[in-house]
Amino acid sequence: MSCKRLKRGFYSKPSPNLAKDLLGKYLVRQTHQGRITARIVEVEAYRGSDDPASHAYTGMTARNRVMFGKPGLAYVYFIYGNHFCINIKAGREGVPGAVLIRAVEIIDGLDLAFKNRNVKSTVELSNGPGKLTKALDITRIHNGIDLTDSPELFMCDPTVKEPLEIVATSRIGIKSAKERLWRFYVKGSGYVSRK
DNA sequence: GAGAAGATCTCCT
DNA sequence: GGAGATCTTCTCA
Repeated sequence: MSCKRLKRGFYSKPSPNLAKDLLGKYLVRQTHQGRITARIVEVEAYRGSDDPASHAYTGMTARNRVMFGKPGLAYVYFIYGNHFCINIKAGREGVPGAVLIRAVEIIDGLDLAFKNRNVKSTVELSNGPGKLTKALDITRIHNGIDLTDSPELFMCDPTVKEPLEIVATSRIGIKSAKERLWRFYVKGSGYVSRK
C-alpha cells in the first residue's frame, strides 16, 4: 500500500472544505500487532462560535481545546458512556474547527479490525463514528496527537486516485443548525452510516 | 457538588 | 422500531 502522508498545509483550510477533501483519503492506524488502512467515505464539518452544533460553540474548554490547536491534530472524545469519536482539527491555529470522521471502508488489516469488533461483515466494522474508532482501536490516548507526525496514526493520500462523486446533506445526531449541509459522503459507497 | 444531556451502538421485541 | 447501556463533560448553585 503506497501513499503519501498529508502535510500540515492540507489541514489549514475551513472545516467544510477540508471535509470534502478528506473523502477518499486513507486513515492509517499502526499498532504493535500490525497496520490497518481505512478509506474515508463519510465526514461532517464543525466550526466554532458561528456553529451551534459544535462543541466549540461556547468557547474553549478543557475538553475541546484541541479544536483550537494546530491543524492536523486528532480530537478524540468520549460520548454516551460507550463510544469514542475522532475528528481532525481544521483551519488555522486559534480558530476552532474540526471534521468528524463518520465512516470508513477498511481496505487493509481486516483481520486486526475483526479482532477489535465482534461482527461478521466488513460493512458493520466501520459504518459509524463509534464503530470505526473501535475497529481501529482509537481511544482517548490519541486525543491531541499530531497526524502529520505520529507513527501510530496518520492520514495519507493514495497514489492511485479514483474519481469521487460527493453528496452533501445535513448533519446527523444534532439538534441545531440542521440547515447547513456539512455532512459529506461518497456517493455509491456501501459503507456510509446512513443514506 | 449535583443534575442533565450527549456528533452512538446494540440488543430485544 | 424502541429503549437501555454507561460515563464524561458542562452548567448552575
